[in-house]
This record gives sequence, C-alpha cells and structure tokens, in this order.
Amino acid sequence: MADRQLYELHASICQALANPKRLEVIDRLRDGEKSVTELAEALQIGQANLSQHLTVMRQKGIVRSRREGLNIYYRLSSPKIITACDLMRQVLLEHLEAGIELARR
Amino acid sequence: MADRQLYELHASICQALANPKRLEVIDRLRDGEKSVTELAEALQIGQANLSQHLTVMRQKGIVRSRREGLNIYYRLSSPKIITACDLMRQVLLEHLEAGIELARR
DNA sequence: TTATAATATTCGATAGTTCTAATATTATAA
DNA sequence: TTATAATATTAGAACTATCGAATATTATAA
Repeated sequence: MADRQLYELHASICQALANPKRLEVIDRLRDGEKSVTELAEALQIGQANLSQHLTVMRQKGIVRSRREGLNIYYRLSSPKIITACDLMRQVLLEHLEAGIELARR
Repeated sequence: MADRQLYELHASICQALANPKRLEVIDRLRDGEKSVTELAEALQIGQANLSQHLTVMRQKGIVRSRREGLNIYYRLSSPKIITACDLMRQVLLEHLEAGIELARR
C-alpha cells in the first residue's frame, strides 16, 4: 500500500490547518494577498511567530508568497482551501448545535 | 472578538483530521458504517489505539456511533467531511505536481 | 558603505500528541 | 452466575508543535 504515504501527506496538510492563528491568516487572505506586516497587525501576534506560521503553510502548499521590495506578500494557493475550511466550519457548527439540543432536554 | 474561540474550535476539528490513521478511517467510512472490528482489520492497527482515534473523531463531531449488541458501528456525521477531505487532497496533489515541475528544470 | 525596515531562522522551554501495555466496561451466551 | 467477545479507558514513555527572545538575512535609502 503506497496509500500510507498519501495519508501521511494529507495528515500533514490538516496539521498545517490545525492552529487558530493559521486559520485566521487564511481568513484574512480570502479577499486577496496581504503583506506579513499587514497580517501581523490584523492578528495581534509576534512577527517571528507569524513568520513561522507562514512558513508552515507555504511548505505545505497552502499559501504562496512573492516579494515586492522590502515586503513579502502572501496569498492562498487555491480557492479550494476556502471551500474546505468553510465545510469544516459547517460540520463544527452542526456539532455545536447538536450539543445544545442535547443540553436543552 | 469572540471569533478567537471559533478559530480554536475550528483548529481542533482540523487537529482531529491531522492523523493518517484517522484519515484512513474516514476513507473506510465513505460507503457506510463499519464496526470497530472491521475497521481494525482494515487499518492493521491495535484495538486500543483505534478506539482512541475513534473517540477523538466522535468528540469533534466527525463521526457518530451506535451500538448493536456487542458491536459498535461508526459512520461519518456528514458527507461534507468527504468533500472537505477531497478538496484538501486536491490541494496536496497540486502542490506535489508543482514540486515535480520545479525539480524537472 | 552604513543604517534601517521587513522578514526569516534558530534555540530552548513548555505543552500537546501518539503509541503500547494493562485494565476496565458492556453485552451476550453457556 | 460465570465466561467470553467487543470496545473503552488509563498511564507513562517517546515524539512533535508552539511560543518568545535573540540573531540573521534581504532590500532599500542616506
């Protein structure tokens, strides 16, 4: 089974999404590219840490970057990422609602 | 910002997907529910460990279970999970292909 | 050149995840 | 009851992720 390796890669993509700050980065990139400085302001997070998060996502192919002078702009590598995130959020919300239903009784 | 909490929850859903065995479980459940024993055979994994993986996914609302006699059957809680996984796999494959392109030069 | 702004990398402490082995629970059958 | 099959839980060792502080790199401007 060479599938094993594919599952590992797939898991590492999910791992790269499994952090609140990185998900917020993705949200901020929905409507187009942003520089690291712009992202740092929006996220209220240290520069080094943001850079680490961006590196993780770039290495997994979730975002891409381009340099323009001093600034480096990041963008989503594919709109599929937005769709996938939205679907996961829907599953989450349905799960929360189900929990509330149960608690109501 | 109450968003922070949502991002945390969303990240914990992604975390629950960020493991090769759990992704394989999801794949096995695509075409309907399976008992723990059936899954253990398919995945070639220890019983305790599989049970732990299933617990993680159940707690996050990714799978649901029902008991029938001695057996417990697990199923996906929503077809959205399949779509989300498929999209992530597409992003992964595109990233791999891009890497191969680069290496070819 | 030298100074400076923007971003990346490295390091080490802390916290979280994964696995296996052992044990517990739950439901049925003898 | 007692035995057994299916599944869950617990505990601890090994591994991995996260963060901030310090430092390095890269590109521009003086």
